[in-house]
Amino acid sequence: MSILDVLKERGYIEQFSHEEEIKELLDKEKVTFYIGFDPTADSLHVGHFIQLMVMSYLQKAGHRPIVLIGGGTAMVGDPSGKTDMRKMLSKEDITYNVECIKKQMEKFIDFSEGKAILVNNAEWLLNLNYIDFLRDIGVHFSVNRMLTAECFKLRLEKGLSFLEFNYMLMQAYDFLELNRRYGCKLEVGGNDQWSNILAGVDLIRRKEGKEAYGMTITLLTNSEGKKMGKTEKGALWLDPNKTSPYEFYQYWRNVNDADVEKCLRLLTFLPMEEVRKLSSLKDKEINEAKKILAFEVTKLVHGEEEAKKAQEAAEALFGGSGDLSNVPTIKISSNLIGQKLLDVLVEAKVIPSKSEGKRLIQQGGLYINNEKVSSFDEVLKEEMFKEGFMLVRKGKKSYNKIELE
RNA sequence: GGAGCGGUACCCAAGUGGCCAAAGGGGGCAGACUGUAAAUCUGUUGGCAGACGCCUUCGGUGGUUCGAAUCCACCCCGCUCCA
Repeated sequence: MSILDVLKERGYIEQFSHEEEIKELLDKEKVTFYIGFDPTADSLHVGHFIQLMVMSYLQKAGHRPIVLIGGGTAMVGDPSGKTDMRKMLSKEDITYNVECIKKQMEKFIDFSEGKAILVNNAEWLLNLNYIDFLRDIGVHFSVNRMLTAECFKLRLEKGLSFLEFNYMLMQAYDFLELNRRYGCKLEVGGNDQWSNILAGVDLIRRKEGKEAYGMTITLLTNSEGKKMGKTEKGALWLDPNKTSPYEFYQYWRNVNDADVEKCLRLLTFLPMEEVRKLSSLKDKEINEAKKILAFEVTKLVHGEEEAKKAQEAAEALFGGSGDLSNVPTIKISSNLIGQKLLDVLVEAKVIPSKSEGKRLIQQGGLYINNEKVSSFDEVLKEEMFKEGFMLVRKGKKSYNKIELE
């Protein structure tokens, strides 16, 4: 089966610049392709993960990925599909983010023996000469055409600065540069990158007289069309310090029934046969599929050991069996014994404020060792730490294990 | 540079001198129902306080007033039209 067919079957691909040619290219040659990642935060998130999956598939099929870190483009900010200008990042933040993201990449892509390349576009963007760039690259862009591009649509209603308007040229220039340096012929990206990718394809044709190609990857949305991978705290990060493996596992364990198939297809390497089998399960049965989904995704992102721990913790908490040793734990000082429970929980950041805590108690949503807390005046007692820990539950799903130190 | 409009809580958005911790919706949280799902229904949603009440908040800084999100002055930011 052609690699492109594999990607299509799993539902990764949204658009092609030239479908036939790309298929032929990928079947016949070892293709150098690139995906860009702007360092807008100090960690990648699930949205990036899908792209890494595609990259990984292509790499396994014998093609050569270029991971382009957008240390230069992040200075400008991509307006595509955004309603507001994003806040400008300082140079220091960008440098820091680049380093963080670089480290994460190595977990997903094999960079050994030149099997993949990692570059930062700051290398060629930061020292560009404005006039030279305009004369060399700017001439090839029609403002009239840019204005009709889908990616600016929202911003033309709400306002778009010249700074961000330039983003497209910079991304197009990246593609050209990679084409020149490494013979990169294909740019892949999220579907919101379509206009930017086409701009690069066109630029290479004009400057080099060569054909270049682009394709876009579906964005991870749920059955209601909303972006997935968001939690109350923001994105679902790949960095275990920002989103713990347990939280990560739980997110996938709790996806809607209707989204199970899509997630299995896009976020795991399970064979399609199995994906279909699992997602055809109904009612309670589909929980089994969700467990597998959660385990597999967590395994890919955090490794098998962490995935097992997360799974064990979940089983212990929700299945009522097994030991709780892998449940995320907070340590507090033992001299807090005798203090008001609410104060302690605020201190331990289990609860954001005392008002919030009182509300929880009032509504019957706070439990210590599975016993409902009914009084605001409850005090932290030694006896609460059976077997060395206390289990705090907020509502139905949020657990924290607290230990003394 | 000129003219007009606007900046309200996590987001959208009402409020134009006291009844405003601020309508409504979204989101979040909790409860019921369930399958650790969705949908639905109910409650809740600044902080401190068991009620009273106190403190901080309506772009910023000053001012008017017994009293300001609301009036005045200056400033900052955004949008639209003109140049």
